[in-house]
Amino acid sequence: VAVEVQMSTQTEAPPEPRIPLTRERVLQAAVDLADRRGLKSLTMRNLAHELGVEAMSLYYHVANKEEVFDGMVDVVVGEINEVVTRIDPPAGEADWKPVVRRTILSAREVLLMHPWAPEVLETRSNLSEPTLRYFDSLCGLFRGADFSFDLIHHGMHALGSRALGFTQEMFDEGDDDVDPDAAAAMLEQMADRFPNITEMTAQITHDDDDSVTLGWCDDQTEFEFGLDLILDGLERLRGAV
Amino acid sequence: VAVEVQMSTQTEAPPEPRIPLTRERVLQAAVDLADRRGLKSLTMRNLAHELGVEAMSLYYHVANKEEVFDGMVDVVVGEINEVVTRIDPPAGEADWKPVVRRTILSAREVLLMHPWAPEVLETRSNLSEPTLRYFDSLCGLFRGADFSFDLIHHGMHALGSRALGFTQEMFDEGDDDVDPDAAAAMLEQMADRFPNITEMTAQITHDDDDSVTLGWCDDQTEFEFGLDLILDGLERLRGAV
DNA sequence: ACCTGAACACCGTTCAAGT
DNA sequence: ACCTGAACACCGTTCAAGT
Repeated sequence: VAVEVQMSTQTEAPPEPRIPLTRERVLQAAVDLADRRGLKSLTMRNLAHELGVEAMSLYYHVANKEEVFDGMVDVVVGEINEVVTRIDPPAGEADWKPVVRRTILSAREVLLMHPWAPEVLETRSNLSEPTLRYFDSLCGLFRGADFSFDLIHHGMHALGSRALGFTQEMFDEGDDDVDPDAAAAMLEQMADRFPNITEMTAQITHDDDDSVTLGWCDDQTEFEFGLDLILDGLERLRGAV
Repeated sequence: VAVEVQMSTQTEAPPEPRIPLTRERVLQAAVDLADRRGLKSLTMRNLAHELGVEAMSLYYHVANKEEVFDGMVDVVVGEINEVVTRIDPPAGEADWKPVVRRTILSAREVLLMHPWAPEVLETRSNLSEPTLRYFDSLCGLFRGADFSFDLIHHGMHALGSRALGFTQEMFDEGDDDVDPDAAAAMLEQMADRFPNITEMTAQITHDDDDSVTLGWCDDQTEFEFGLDLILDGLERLRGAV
């Protein structure tokens, strides 16, 4: 029909608004797909289908699937950086701890919206621009509180993946199976073989029977406990070294 | 030739010592293969080939590949338990820390011989018999030092994967690429964008120019620093709570 | 420049069949 | 009881070809 309209800088909406593929659209679609249907549903074919395109078209914008994973991490860490940037800088040298705490807990909040992210992050080399930017600003917070570089370095390692807001939960469910009741029942059945763990879980579930929400552990509480343990330890070392 | 020898309990070695497949042999072969050629080489077909058998034969001893992974973890944690069992129990209530430390560092030594293990461990539910046994004995060490169950519980979570001897190294290489020199060069090139990290690495590599062995971080040192930070924090809380 | 069809080499797994 | 051949439904990826 309209062949002669293909001239130059035409900006009206085409009859079928076929948005052209870009690297950014591919990566964002990958993140959305993983958010919605899990990492195992993220195949090149599914991803292409999501974009209304054939699988092979993706390879024009992305070298291979590894590069898709790299890009997805950048998207997520980019979101973290955006949130973290809006946090007020520490008021004084002694105020480093609450600010570092809020930074890391903000990162965690973002990650909680992308449950697949930790698994992917763990397989990356973590030297992308957004990741370096995050660690650089975290490093800056410590510097502002007069930490020695040596202590900052050790502290970053001590934090590990916790710095980005996640930790491998020791007794995580594989995907959605493993209900906590079954685990508790199994433990009870093994009371003689694992006396310490059995007694511990028994006493802990008894202690807070008013606030038991999901299983025996509140992940957020445990995360903050570990985080504070490390931050308090660093604070103690700051003057001593 | 010898058809009539198929009688009953015949124990002489057969002419071709075709060892029959067992679940244990399959799992041990899987561990060996992953040790030798990496996790990505561990396919059902490769594993079968290693055992001189067709791929489909494996399914008689193992339900699927997930069960192979589960079994491999049990083999490795079994090795850890064997080493840990030989550690002397703490002499007194105050001696808990060196014993816990040695336990965890022993676990780490075993894991260092199975580089694929962390990645697989992170995707398991960690409720197998050997894993529970390990955590139960760790829990017992804390109990022996009069820790409250609540503090033990929080402490286990704070340790996280460190309890089993590993942590996701933040800037780990993917498999074998990423040489540290290239990373340093890249950082130098980005000195303006990441001033804190740049200055930190510059100073740290300058500090210990006598003992720089591999890149800027000694993983063992960092692991022990983080471990001690947490153990010291727990010690401080033990009396206070 | 951007997208596609057909094809390749590989997966894990099923199932009926062999001994 | 233990192992296998053939086949299925899926991968990621290449490559020559289309517009």
